Amino acid sequence: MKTEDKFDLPQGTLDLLIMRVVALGPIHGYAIAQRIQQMSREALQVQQGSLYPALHRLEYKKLLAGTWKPSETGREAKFYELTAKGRTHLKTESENWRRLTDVVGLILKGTLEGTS
Amino acid sequence: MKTEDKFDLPQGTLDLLIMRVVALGPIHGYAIAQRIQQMSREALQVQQGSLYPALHRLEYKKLLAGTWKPSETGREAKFYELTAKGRTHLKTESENWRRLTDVVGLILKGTLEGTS
DNA sequence: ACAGATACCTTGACCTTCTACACGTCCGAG
DNA sequence: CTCGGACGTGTAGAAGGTCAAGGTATCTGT
Repeated sequence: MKTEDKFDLPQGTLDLLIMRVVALGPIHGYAIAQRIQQMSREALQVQQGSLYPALHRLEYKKLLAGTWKPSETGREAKFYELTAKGRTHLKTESENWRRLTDVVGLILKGTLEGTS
Repeated sequence: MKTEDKFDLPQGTLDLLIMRVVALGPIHGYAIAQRIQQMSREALQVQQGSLYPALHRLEYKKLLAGTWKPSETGREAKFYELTAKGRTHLKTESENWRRLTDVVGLILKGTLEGTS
């Protein structure tokens, strides 16, 4: 079977996606992965091995805050929320991402360069 | 005033940019960096420390082929060209990049704030 | 002729983040 | 009880960036 419809994230994008998902409301790690997958129409899939370290990083940097609570299924799970700092960060980083992809897209599409 | 208009490339994008520039015609490393910078309207800048290793990687993978020739200024320089394999690769990777950024952009854009 | 700037390439130490994989716990259902 | 799924942790390693230093060739000004 061809798994051509899933591909790697360039480094750095994961944090963004996570923060974006968390911005939608408190959610625990396991569910974040599912949410991203679903929101991307199954195009993206996040490995636990990258997800959790990322969450820890973000928490360490005070961009997210986590609290243990029982999940819907009864198990304890760590629910994350954006901190104020996280919200700001998300905003500026989204903007950066947009500019970055604009510029790269521009080069890739080869819209210009008319060096005669 | 913020000269915040240069930012890091996420890993993996550099190869794409390089290949795209090389696709425009034989060119040596030093000039590639300038070209990228210029094509991105100064938004991107490529460090030599990432540029050359990237070139070597691409050459090693047979996506680029390099030849030593005198440059316009008389110095010897290594001019790179895309191989057939490189051209194919560039094409599929560009497509992947587009899809990837589409999807990420879609998630980030989230016109779906508090409303559910 | 010499100093300095600029074009051009190389390399190494370091860091961050992704992957793969293995392990552990708590729960509900059969 | 056992099993599978929800949920989390940790380690090892590769990849690909950053910074920073080094080296040589050519041009320019004096």
